[in-house]
This record gives sequence, structure tokens and C-alpha cells, in this order.
Amino acid sequence: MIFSSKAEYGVRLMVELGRQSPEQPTSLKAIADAEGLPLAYLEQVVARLRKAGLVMSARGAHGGYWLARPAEEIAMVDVVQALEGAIAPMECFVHDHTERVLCSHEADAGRCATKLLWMRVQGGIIRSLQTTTLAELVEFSRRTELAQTA
Amino acid sequence: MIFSSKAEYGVRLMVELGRQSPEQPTSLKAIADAEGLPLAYLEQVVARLRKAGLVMSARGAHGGYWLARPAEEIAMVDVVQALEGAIAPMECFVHDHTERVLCSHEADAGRCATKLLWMRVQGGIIRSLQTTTLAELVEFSRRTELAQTA
DNA sequence: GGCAATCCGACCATCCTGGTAGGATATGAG
DNA sequence: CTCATATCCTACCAGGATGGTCGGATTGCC
Repeated sequence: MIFSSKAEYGVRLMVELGRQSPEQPTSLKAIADAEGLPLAYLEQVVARLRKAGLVMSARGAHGGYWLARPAEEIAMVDVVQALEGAIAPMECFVHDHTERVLCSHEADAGRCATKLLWMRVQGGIIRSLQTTTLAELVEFSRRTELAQTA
Repeated sequence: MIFSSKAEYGVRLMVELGRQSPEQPTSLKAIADAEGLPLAYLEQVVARLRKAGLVMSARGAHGGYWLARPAEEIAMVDVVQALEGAIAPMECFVHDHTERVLCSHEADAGRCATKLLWMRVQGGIIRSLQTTTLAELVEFSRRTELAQTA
């Protein structure tokens, strides 16, 4: 399993928000019920999305969440990154700029042949996430829903 | 971190084997020393590669491991798959054919919009792993080694 | 005021990961 | 034959991440 359930839940949540009109906020409870997810856990998930500026919120009665931008302008790479942190196939990719942990073979720096491989994998992942917008997923969700009703 | 250290160690091991002439086997100890990895743990890693038919082994004194095929004919997707198991971005992708666990929303089967996303991600990963051969990594390793010596 | 909601931090059980330990087995060298 | 070297196999274990719960503080509509 490459991505944690935070990503799964978070993406579901975003799709659900994308299906709602942005006029009035949607409560987490409604989403938790619709998707069958634990409310308390969803709170933690949506907090990440909010801090990343992807959703906005209103407190109090009749409060809730809505997309900060139209779904067309939200690339899934931003969503997943907000939920999972940096998208790195390997440990040494994470701290590249921050600490000096890197891989066990930092001494060999340039000689690290595996880095070439992980770079390509990372590229493949990011590219696929960048070329997918939330709007596509919402659209897909709507279509398959119709197909089921019919 | 998307891939575990098994993948990291296993890939290093394969590169190391690729650098050796396949005439005579290379002992794990030599690789462990060269790469600074724990021998006992490498044993578990190499066992997976052997069971996947990627390396062969000889027991006893002067025994060791060597590539089962030329490095040019080894796609990294096979290596990573042997080390990590199925390459699945999400839980529900793993048991697709075996058990009936799938995602928490199996009831919605077709309606699962996130599946579209994970499919694309999975595609991106597999494509990048399929188009990279062990020979490339070995070549890269040799080049950067030269660059360092010079 | 009361209810519905977001917010926040602490807590917790369980699983996975990375690694160790110990031994059984095979085999070439002397 | 024996010894050193090596693969092979299984069990075990500590620590951290994961997925989730709980309790409460705060906010704001009715």
C-alpha cells in the first residue's frame, strides 16, 4: 500500500465537496454518513486540506466546508500532497532540502544508482497526479452514478 | 515513503550483482560490506529475488549469487514487484482478484471515483518501472564511479 | 440559551518495518 | 574427515507509524 487511508478519505471528501454547490457549506457529518467514514477521523483529514488552502470552512450551526477554488482548478497532486506530505518514493528524497539525513549511502552521493530509478518513479507519480483534476473525478462520479440509476 | 527499505536494499543488491561478471558467484557478505548493509537482513531480501527467479545461488564455500538473466533483460518492475509485492497505490487494489476485501465502499463498486485516480497513479509507477532496465542502473553506476575517480 | 458545527490536542491499540538470533544445510579446500 | 564459508530458514523483537477514539473548547445560527 503506497498511500495511506488519509489520502483515500481525503480524496473522497474532496469529490463529495465537488459534487455540492459551493453556495452553502457541507457539514462533515453529512459526508461521513454518505461515505461511511468515522467523523472524528475525518476532522483530522479535512484539517490538512484546510491548512493547505484547498477547502474553506465556517463554524457554528449550519457551518461546514466548501472548495476554495472551482474543481477545475484543483490538481490532484495538491490534494494528495496536502494529505500525505511530500511525494517521495524513498526516505532520502524527503529531507533532501531540510535535514542532512538522506540515504545510508550519502557518502557515495553521485554514485547512488538507485536514485535514478526513484527519480523516474517519482516523476511518473507526480505527472499522473498533475494531469488529473478534481473536476474529472467529480464528473466521473456523476457519470457512474447515473449509469447505476439507469 | 512509498517503498520500503527492502526495495532500496534489493535494488542496490541487483545493481551490485550486475556490476560483477556472472562467471563466479558473489557472496552476500561482499555486497553487505560494499554497501554497508546488515548481512542477516540482506538474506531475507535476496530470498525474495531468488524466489522470483531473478537471481540464482550456489551454496557452500565460494558460493554466492548471480543474475539469472543478463541485466539488459531485467525490467525494474519485476525487481520491485518481487521485493515489495504487488504495486498498488491503495488497499483495494491488492486483493482485487483474491479475497473480497476491497475498499470500504465496495458496495458502490462502479461509483468509486477515487479508483480512477489510483489507476492513473499505478499506471504512472508501473510505466516508469517497466521502461527502466537493470542494465541502465548498472551503466549509471559505472559512469558516476568513473566521474568520481577522475 | 441551546444546538450544531468546526477546531484542537491527547491518547491508544494494532500492525508493519527493519533488524537480530540461532541454527540447519551444503560444499570446496586442506 | 574436518573445517571454514556460505546459503537457507524460522522465530523473535523493539520501535514507530497508522487508523481511530475521546473529551473538550469555541463559534455562531435560531
